[in-house]
Amino acid sequence: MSAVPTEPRYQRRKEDRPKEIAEAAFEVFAEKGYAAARVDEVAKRAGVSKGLTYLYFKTKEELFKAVIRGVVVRRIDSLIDEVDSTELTAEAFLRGPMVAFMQRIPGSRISIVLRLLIAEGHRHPDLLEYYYENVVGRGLAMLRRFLERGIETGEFRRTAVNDMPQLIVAPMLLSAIWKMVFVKRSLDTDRLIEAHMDMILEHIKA
Amino acid sequence: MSAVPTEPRYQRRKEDRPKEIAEAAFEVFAEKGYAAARVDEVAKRAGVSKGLTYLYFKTKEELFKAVIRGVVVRRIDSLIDEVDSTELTAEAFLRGPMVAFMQRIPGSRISIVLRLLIAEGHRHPDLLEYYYENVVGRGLAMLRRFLERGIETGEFRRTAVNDMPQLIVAPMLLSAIWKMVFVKRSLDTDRLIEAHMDMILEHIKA
DNA sequence: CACCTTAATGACTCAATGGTCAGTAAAGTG
DNA sequence: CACTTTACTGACCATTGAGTCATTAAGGTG
Repeated sequence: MSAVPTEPRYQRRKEDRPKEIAEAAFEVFAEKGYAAARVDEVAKRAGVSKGLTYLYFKTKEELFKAVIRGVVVRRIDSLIDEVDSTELTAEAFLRGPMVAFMQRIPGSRISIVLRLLIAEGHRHPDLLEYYYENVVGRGLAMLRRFLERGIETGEFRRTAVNDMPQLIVAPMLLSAIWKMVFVKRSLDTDRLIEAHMDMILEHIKA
Repeated sequence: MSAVPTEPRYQRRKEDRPKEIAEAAFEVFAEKGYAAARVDEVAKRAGVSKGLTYLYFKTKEELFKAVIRGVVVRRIDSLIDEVDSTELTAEAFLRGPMVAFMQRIPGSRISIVLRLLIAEGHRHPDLLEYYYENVVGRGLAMLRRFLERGIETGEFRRTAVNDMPQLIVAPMLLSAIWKMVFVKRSLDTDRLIEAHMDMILEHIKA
């Protein structure tokens, strides 16, 4: 009655733990929102004690911020790079990579971040700042540059869209929200976004 | 040392109390969201004890639902009536009353309801149902009818917008959200909505 | 003005939850 | 294998906040 090699009660995995906890936290925040999310549940999903969560993240709020920032929208970066190096005509770029990008947003993690920011943003102004600086602002600036270039090459004419590139992405926003809110009322968001792009192009082409 | 007529500690106002409490609740929910809102604070703002709140509303959740439903969007009704009785050409109607309506949404109470529904909707499916049935669904149906009529009179041609009238209101949604989220980053939402309507019309006119 | 109904209060309960920390044991290290 | 370090646990605490209810008194009624 001895030497039964009891398996260890836990493993020490300093490296991976923060990621795992953040991942679990993302899920819980996504489902419940910030206020209704329970740190205990985050820990449970990460397969970890609540105490450990507090070893890696000082407070619930810090965990939240880390999680939101963690969805580091590299996608925007790659799109921006693509814009600046593409060989396509402006129109082809909009119809191709740009539309594809916009179609990917609804249903993605970014939508969820979006929802969280809409819901709780004003209580975390630094998060909003971060998100505007790194995503929204840069995205819009990129669109403006792109349109400007289109005008220089004679493809586009100058319209109100130049000042308000939000006009280009509005249906993407609507699609993202629609899919999250009216889950059951289906909406062909791909088609919506494409149709809108047709309209935009018709409007801005020289 | 007597007969000092002590003023009553409270007044009984059975009629008005529910409204006042609901009004206060709307404020608090608007600021904090559902989960972070405190019934105590609602009572305080309504100038009432917490107990009274529970006399008129069984639970916090019921209070929430009552409040959301309370923003009974009669505005949509009056717009629908207007659509059906207007003497204007379809184009004039879109440029006039329709744009005016859309411009009023950002900054209005409806935006706030919208935010609350985006944030907490999936945990109150009956609320979503209600809101879709009474606002979103009816609004979209109205737009579809309107466009159809425009086609019949020869003003409009048939386009993707007929199937997806969401295309018409997307910038309104963006505007509403932008104003709530990026309070400091100003955006001329009136102009945005108008410019978008120009584009729509250019696209759908026969 | 005595009496009654009930609107309104506010002190209370109890479960839940963010956060702490003393202790445990996993994985080195020499 | 003894010794050390520290990742990790889990029991614990203090607080908060939804919901209750015995009590009070406003205001009507006869």
